[in-house]
Amino acid sequence: MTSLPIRGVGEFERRGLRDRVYDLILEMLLEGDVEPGTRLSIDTLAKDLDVSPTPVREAMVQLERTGLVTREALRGYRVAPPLGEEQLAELFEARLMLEVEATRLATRRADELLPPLREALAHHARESERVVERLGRGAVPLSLTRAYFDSDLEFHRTIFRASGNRYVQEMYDSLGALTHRMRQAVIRGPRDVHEAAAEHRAIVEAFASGDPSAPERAMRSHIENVRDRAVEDVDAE
Amino acid sequence: MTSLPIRGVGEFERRGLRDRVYDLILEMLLEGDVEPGTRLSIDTLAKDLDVSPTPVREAMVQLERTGLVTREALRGYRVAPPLGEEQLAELFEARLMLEVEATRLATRRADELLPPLREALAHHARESERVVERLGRGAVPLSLTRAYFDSDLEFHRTIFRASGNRYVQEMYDSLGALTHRMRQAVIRGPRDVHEAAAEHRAIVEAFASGDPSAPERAMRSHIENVRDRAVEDVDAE
DNA sequence: CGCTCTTATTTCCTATAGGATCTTCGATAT
DNA sequence: ATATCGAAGATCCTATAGGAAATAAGAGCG
Repeated sequence: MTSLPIRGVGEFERRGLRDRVYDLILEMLLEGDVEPGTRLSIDTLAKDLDVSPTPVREAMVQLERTGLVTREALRGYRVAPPLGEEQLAELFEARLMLEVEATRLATRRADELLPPLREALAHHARESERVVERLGRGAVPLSLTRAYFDSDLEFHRTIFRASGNRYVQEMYDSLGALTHRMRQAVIRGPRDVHEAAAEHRAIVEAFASGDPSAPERAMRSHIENVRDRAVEDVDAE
Repeated sequence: MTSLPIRGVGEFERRGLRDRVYDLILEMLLEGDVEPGTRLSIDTLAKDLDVSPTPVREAMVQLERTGLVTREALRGYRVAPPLGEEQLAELFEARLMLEVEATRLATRRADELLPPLREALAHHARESERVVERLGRGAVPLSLTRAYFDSDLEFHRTIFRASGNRYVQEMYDSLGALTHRMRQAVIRGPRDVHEAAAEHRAIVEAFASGDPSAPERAMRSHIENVRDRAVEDVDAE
């Protein structure tokens, strides 16, 4: 039983065809260039992806959970309609609850959390600067926007991981797709980006302060600001 | 366009075979007489239920979300192992967050909430008495235990409905199966039942009091008590 | 001209079949 | 007796095919 240094043999996360199909369709939906209400024909998708309908069918069941597609029995799947005003409000309400609670729980492990959180903060700051720089010279490329939001998400996920509660984390993930799709919209201007970066910094400092209630206050303030900035977007339409 | 009194034509919730299969397997799992770790063979299930593997496969994807079954790609599904001590703690942590938040939100609509909540309370009280009566004369039949827990669940769901937040509600449902399975265990004695009923009453009175922070305090206290009673169960093993 | 009924096509839904992989059991060698 | 190897069985996974329902288009009638 010589334990060879071949780690990862058991870690090779085996993924069936269904998982790959799921990723592909999810990416397509998050890309955002499919109109809401569009029918997602199983057979057509299967042909396009060059697989049989069965794995596509399984992937769609999984996608139902994300809220990105709707299903009507015997009538097929459709791309979910965009979030209405009420749903947007409810989504932020739920997100506020989750983020504040995760932050509160993560405060117990502030020591372990701080190093990776500082790293995530630095990453987000770099992406922010790149976006701001581009904003000065016209439209921001999609790839940059994407990298920016990814770094933002990673910051928050770092906190959720430190919460030590798998259920809270799962709930956040289940809202993730909707959240992502909502903010897919646009980056309004350099002010938003700067504000977000500053608020992230404030959260890290709150964790470092040692005040046990400071982090959740900072997070609450951040999410409320994100909400307000998003609402301004909608109103501007 | 004579609107005939045939209501329900549009309300006939059409359900595919997949949905019925899902219900059947879910019920089997909640019944609790299947050992954790047991393999859930797709083909075998399909034969037992006298359907083809495809709808079974879809139902299993959906069940994965409830946490009642685990999946390993290319190796099939298994009945999920029972909740460990940590998971139990995390589950209650998450539930506490959800219930308190839902209560807080529902306070905005206390007027609409109170009538149905009083009804749910009365129902729960009746079931409590039936259980207590039986407890005096030996073991409680499964059907009674079940009816009791259903009435308990209905009380809480009434509050979640009044929260007006579909995402919070969905999160609660997604924890529902695990919660149900956990407390499936036993009813320890008449004291637990009486305490739970009294706490429910206190929650209703808190809603009726007009004090905006009273309901969430009452709910927090209730869930913490439920947790403590459940932990005593585990320790008693 | 508008409405209804019919017809055809598309699509979902389920069933059956076969290849790849994992598990289990038994045999063999050390 | 233990461990290793090999083969048979079971199971997952994917593909193909056909029936049922829904959508869309067109003909006939008021």
